[in-house]
Amino acid sequence: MAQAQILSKNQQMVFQIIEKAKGPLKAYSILYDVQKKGIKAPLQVYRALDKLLELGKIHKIESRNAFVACKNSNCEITKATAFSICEKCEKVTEINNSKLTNYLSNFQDTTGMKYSKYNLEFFGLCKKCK
Amino acid sequence: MAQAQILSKNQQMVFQIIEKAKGPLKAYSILYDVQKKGIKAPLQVYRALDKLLELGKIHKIESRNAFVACKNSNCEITKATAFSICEKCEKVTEINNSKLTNYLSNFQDTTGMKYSKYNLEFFGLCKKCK
DNA sequence: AACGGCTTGTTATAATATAACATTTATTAA
DNA sequence: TTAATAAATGTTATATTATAACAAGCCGTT
Ligand SMILES: [Zn+2]
Ligand SMILES: [Zn+2]
Ligand SMILES: [Zn+2]
Ligand SMILES: [Zn+2]
Repeated sequence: MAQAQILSKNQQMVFQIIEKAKGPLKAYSILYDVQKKGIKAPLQVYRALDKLLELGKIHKIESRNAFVACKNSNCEITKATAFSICEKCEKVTEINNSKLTNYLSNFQDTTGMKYSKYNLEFFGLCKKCK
Repeated sequence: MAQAQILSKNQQMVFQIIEKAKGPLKAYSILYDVQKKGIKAPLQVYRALDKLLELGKIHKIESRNAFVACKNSNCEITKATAFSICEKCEKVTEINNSKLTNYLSNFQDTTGMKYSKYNLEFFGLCKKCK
């Protein structure tokens, strides 16, 4: 019996849409899509998004209020995310670079703060756009 | 004649409030404050915020939709920002670390993207809260 | 069956941000 | 100086993003 019934019905629906998308999706554009399939209200989408974020299946691009599926082999790492964002075409790529991850995960500043998480967004022009 | 009339009236008003604040401020809490002083509408605040961001006088904490004054000696650098954020008390500190800045400014990924800007937000517990 | 935890459904509303248009003020440059 | 241009302001309305509050259903455990 397909043991990985990890995701609930709504969570699956929302995840599949994000996964298939070519770029980051906004919550209300997801809502528009799933309305064809029974979900009616924003809250149902936001609840699914929250869960998916928590599971690391998706990430939020904070500067865009948009969501992408994790591309790093189902990243447990909700904790260390890095993206490159093209300011012209809005293409977003999740960066998977172990040196960068290491560098940032071990970063210590002078304030004595203990970090458990970070999010990094690079901006510029992608190959096509520059 | 006080040569540095860089900021317009509204811009100054908004900037002073952000500068004096102990932590990040939300746009509508700024609006509430400046309403005592003549500004009436959200748009007037957002316009001032946009300009201040552009000038590098303030930064936006994307994960919080909130604004802080730049603490790095009037950072021309709207282009390379890093913050530490306490997830308990919400204290935010702008990180000023030249090694980090260098590392990130020179970072190259495999996609051949040319970066002109980045924003990094670290999360964790501050000294007091841990 | 009764309980607890999680998920869903639903309506309403809060919080964040921009569009569109009219007017005023400051800067530039003929 | 003055006409043209650019920047900032004022105002109303509306778009976009996100959460509150409450009721009900599903599912595994005891
Ligand atoms: Zn990931
Ligand atoms: Zn591009
Ligand atoms: Zn700064
Ligand atoms: Zn703290």
